[in-house]
Amino acid sequence: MKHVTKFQNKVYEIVKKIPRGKVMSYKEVAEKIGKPRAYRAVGNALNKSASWRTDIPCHRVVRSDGSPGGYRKGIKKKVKLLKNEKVF
DNA sequence: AATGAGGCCCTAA
DNA sequence: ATTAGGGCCTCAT
Repeated sequence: MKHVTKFQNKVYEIVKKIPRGKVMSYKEVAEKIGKPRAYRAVGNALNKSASWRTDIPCHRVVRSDGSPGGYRKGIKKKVKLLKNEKVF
């Protein structure tokens, strides 16, 4: 556990609250935090956190147009996880 | 409808 | 303190 800012902490809280079978866009998360213009920072936070944050379903966070976006562990893995969860 | 360019926010070096 | 980068978004062509 490294030093995390309040912003990242907020991101984690929101992303963690994402129920299974549902996905949220970076912008949506940013809006929940209170900074709808910080969608880039959200992705960045998840990106670095995904390395040691396994309790956060960052793969459930996709782009506004439905595109998977990106994934630190591999975009393929993200798509696979999404298909596995969205199947319900 | 698809592609190109610009802009905002955060973190690390 | 400043610069560059990033899992983006939106507007214009």
